[in-house]
Amino acid sequence: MTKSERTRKNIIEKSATLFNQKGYSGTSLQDIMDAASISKGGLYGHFKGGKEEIAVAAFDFAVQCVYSKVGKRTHVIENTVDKLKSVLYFYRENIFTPPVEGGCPIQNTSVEADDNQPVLKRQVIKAIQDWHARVVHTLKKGKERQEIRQDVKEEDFATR
Amino acid sequence: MTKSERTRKNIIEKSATLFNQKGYSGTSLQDIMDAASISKGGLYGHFKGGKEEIAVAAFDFAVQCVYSKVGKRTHVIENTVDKLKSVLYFYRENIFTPPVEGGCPIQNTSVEADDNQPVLKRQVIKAIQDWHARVVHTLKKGKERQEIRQDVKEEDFATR
DNA sequence: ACAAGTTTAGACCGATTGGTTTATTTTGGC
DNA sequence: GCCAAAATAAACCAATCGGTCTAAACTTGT
Repeated sequence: MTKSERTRKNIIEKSATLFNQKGYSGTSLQDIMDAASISKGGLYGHFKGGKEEIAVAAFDFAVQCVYSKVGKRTHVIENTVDKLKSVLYFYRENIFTPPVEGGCPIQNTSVEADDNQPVLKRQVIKAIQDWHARVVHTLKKGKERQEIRQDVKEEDFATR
Repeated sequence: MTKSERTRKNIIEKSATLFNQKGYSGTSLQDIMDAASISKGGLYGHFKGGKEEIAVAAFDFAVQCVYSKVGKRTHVIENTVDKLKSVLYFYRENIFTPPVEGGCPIQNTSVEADDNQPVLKRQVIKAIQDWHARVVHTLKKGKERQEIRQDVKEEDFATR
């Protein structure tokens, strides 16, 4: 991994924590500069799109980070019902020690980006839809394996 | 109600919506000025403590607003279990049409005020504790009425 | 209707915001 | 070890931030 790739990754990781804790408008470029130990020029060298582009990359990273941690727990579980349960357990266990400091990035970002930040909003919506699709997929597999009752409506269940 | 009381109330109501939708740092005094149709001087006439004092009053108002709406639903229900259930139903029903635009003020505020805003944070904590106490109280009454199993631990249940 | 007391608008302040640019250093392929 | 390319620091910018203050416009009790 080249030097600049490492720097870029560091910016994303550090800013992901900041955005998750303080929100988009609550996080200034100065905060990111301090956290990542880089100057403003360095920031724009990696993200010519400015703050927004950094937030987008950071959100992607945060979601990916949660996915991977959840995935490690679920993919070793065979039974479909247990698999879904383990997701809930994961969230319950990690309320006070989240994968990314500050809590669930999807929830946190969705709270603030409701109006205001159209780009981030679209990203949050996409993340939720993606999550939704995963649950639907898991449910369908569960039916095939006869572990889920046939009359369960995947879409409705996933929405909840 | 005197004129200035009405103005003050208007500021609180309008800013409560703003804070709930855009967060504390996402809401500028200019936003409030526009929404409440008042100048900066007028704002500081009513709230010499500035933005923070407005946010505190707005949060109080928002919480009170939710309480009153929930209360209207629950206080007509006799059975304790049904009463607790009705609270959950209330939240489910009002996901898309919340009492205060923007969703649950306690959740929204807690997400942002984690670090950052110590005053707001204390207020959120107080609101959560208050809510917690209400549930405990309801559970205790339920035990007296023999509607709740005696081995239920009020504190633990309320926390969840 | 008038005077005392409030409430208001708006200019003003320094600090900070996100963003741009330029000059300098560092990196990495050759 | 050299040199083009990339990364960086820091000065700089206009805009906006939260906050203060004063003079004018208002309520309101009498």
